[in-house]
Amino acid sequence: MGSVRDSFREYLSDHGLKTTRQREIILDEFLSSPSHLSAEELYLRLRSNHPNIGYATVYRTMKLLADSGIASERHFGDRQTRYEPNIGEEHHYHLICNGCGKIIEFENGAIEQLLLDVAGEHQFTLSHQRLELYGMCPDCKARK
Amino acid sequence: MGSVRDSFREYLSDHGLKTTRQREIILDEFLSSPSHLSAEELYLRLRSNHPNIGYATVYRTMKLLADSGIASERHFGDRQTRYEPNIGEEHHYHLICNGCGKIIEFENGAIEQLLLDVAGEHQFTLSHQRLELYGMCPDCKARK
DNA sequence: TTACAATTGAAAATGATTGTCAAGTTATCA
DNA sequence: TGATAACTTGACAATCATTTTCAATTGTAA
Repeated sequence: MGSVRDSFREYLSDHGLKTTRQREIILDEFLSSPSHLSAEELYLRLRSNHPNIGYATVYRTMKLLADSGIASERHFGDRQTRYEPNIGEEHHYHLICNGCGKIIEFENGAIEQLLLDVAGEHQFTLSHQRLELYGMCPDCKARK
Repeated sequence: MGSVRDSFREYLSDHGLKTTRQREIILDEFLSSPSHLSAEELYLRLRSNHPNIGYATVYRTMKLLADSGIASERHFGDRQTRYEPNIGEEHHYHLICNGCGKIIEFENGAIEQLLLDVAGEHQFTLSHQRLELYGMCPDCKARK
């Protein structure tokens, strides 16, 4: 099970970094929270049970999680950096409601193939990709 | 020609806003600059010929250009908001080199159609979309 | 356990962007 | 044209997210 935790520990020790209580707590909270939280939102969630964990520590740890490949940084419309866990290797994309901020994830092999083709035409070696569709979800349209 | 300038004037008057010398100068500079500049970069470019145009005015004007549909806001890896002129109505996407920062624009009707399909499946009405591929360009790969 | 390097929390610093406000401009309409 | 009201401007302060600093604390390799 706790393989994510193990791989984080491994990443840390491989890089001469230390496994600390705070880092493990933050990782656990991240994994058991909804996706696409910002560092601040995570900090607020942690505060009730761990009021002694500092703001900067959450920021620093999220960056570590991104560096270690456990999480990915995302930037949607707003100003904050959001994080999502990296589950498997499939790419997925986002559909974001301008009205309520709801984020729907989707995958699409045909799109992915076309993207690879485009990259190939330009002789690019892709590292990552970002695809976001913004619009109004049915609920928000109805609410008007 | 100056139809972009005309449509900006029209947007302003339709919204009870005023056509000012500064706004016209900023629009001209924006249109005659490379794409994907940030407000700050535009401010720096303007400074030599128009040292009296303030920082905040450039920010405010760029926002107006985005609101009026003349420009689009873009967020790439870095922290700054960048602007690009909206040419016609076609959607285009970006291929960005992690090595040198080069940005290549491309269009692809097949991808666009698939995106519309996805939005339709979720009953979303799309307002805009964002698609970015990050990777290494051939030059940067060779340089290694 | 020791000893040293990494980490923490709190607070200050940073960088991009936005707000404030007095003074200056623009557009309208008499 | 000129008065007037409303919008803008520039300078600078404020804000927001994030990063840095630093003294005190805590992992960890030996």
